[in-house]
Amino acid sequence: MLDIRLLREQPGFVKEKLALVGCPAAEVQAVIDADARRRELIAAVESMRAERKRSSKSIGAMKPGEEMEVAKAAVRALGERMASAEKELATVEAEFQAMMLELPNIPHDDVPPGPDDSANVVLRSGEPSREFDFDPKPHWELGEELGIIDFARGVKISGTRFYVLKGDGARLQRALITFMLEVHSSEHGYTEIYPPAMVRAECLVGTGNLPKFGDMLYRDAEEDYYFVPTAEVPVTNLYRDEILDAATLPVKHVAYTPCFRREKMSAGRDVRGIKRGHQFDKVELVKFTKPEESDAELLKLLADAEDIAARLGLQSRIVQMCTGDLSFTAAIKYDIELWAPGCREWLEVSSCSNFRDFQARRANIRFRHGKDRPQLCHTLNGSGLALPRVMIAVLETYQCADGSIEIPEALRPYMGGRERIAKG
RNA sequence: GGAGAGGUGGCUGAGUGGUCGAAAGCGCUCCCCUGCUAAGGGAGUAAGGGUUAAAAGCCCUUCGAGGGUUCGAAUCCCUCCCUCUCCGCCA
Repeated sequence: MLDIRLLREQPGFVKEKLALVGCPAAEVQAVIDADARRRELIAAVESMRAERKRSSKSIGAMKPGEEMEVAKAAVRALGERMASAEKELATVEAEFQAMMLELPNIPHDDVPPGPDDSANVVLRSGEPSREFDFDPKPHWELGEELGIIDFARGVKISGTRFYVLKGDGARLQRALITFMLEVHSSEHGYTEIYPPAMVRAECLVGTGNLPKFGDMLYRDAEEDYYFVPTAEVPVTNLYRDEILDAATLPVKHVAYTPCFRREKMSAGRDVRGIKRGHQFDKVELVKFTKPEESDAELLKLLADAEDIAARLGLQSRIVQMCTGDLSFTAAIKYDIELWAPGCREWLEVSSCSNFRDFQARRANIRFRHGKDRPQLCHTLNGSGLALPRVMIAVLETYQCADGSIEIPEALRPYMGGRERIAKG
């Protein structure tokens, strides 16, 4: 959510910035108009309330009698007028809030302009991690031949976009999760969190998934719980409605969770393999920082996530999103992509974003220096990394001509010291 | 799932219709005093919003949430949520 004061005071600036992310000026103007109506009503209602308070107090000091009854009747009439003004205010306020929640974040000045993903900028690109003297296979072939990914049974028990990991496949994923958690918590200084994977709607409003992107989410309608689409949601909301001590910032968390997404928007895309499923595992990095530190902290977070790819010996590149390809909530965003030599594509395994105070305002996450007034934090996050796609990159990069997989050295301690996954 | 108790400021906790944004204590901040330390004295100590160029000031909201009664609600009534205790069940 944006600061309403900014919209009031610099409407031209806001319209210009939001036009870059595809939000029409009329939408901004509608919010500004609603705010003006809202404030008029607030002033009217509050002055009536003040008057009623004064009058009621004076009634309390009166002796019972005719004078008191007259005064009571007068306040009752005022109360009725007030109630109707309050009702109108509530309507306008609700409309105003709803519109505020639909406005996207303002892009950071460092974001390159551009209409869509064609204008994204590849900031750096790693060298190929190996040469192939044979034709590398896609992971769905490797996984099936090795008996470590079972697509047919995944479909049988749950349907399309589900799969089963078996034996060394399941173990490899577990090794990756443990490895990532270990590196981030022991070496990069993130405190590990094991959060709930089901949350209340408010949490999703806080992170910006609701109200706009509800069709991405699974939910238990009876209990009104949502299944998290990413650990970003529960972890960011850890400090919702709290005021953190400035001395504790930046707060850095790493969390592993399963993630659940309906993927309605991407129907028909990435249907082969394990690239895009309704359920997947992810290790997520989340930071809470002071405003002046968030830019630098984002680069550190990106480096921490990249480090995982480097240690696994995978070819990676960093892509900066242009204004037209930013997510709703991000002010600036870098993707980490891994090269998958078998399916011959770059796989997005992390989006590292600075949301500045956009989520913090929605979720009311603040910090304070001593006795100063509380200020909104900046929130940042990025995957570190998303499991199934890292699995794809590992399987396809480390495949051998005989169809076996060499286990990357970094993972061997988590795979019982083994060096190879072979058929059997 | 059954029975009971309860949700008040950073914490403990008083408060059953008005002068209560809320006693008292603890904690915290500042000042004074005591040659250090301990102790003591005094003052202060919520958040959000409106008005304002901004501040001060003034005003409004908030005692789990929502609704109701009333001139007036932390206080009375209803609904919901949550916490705790005991029992049942269960990884």
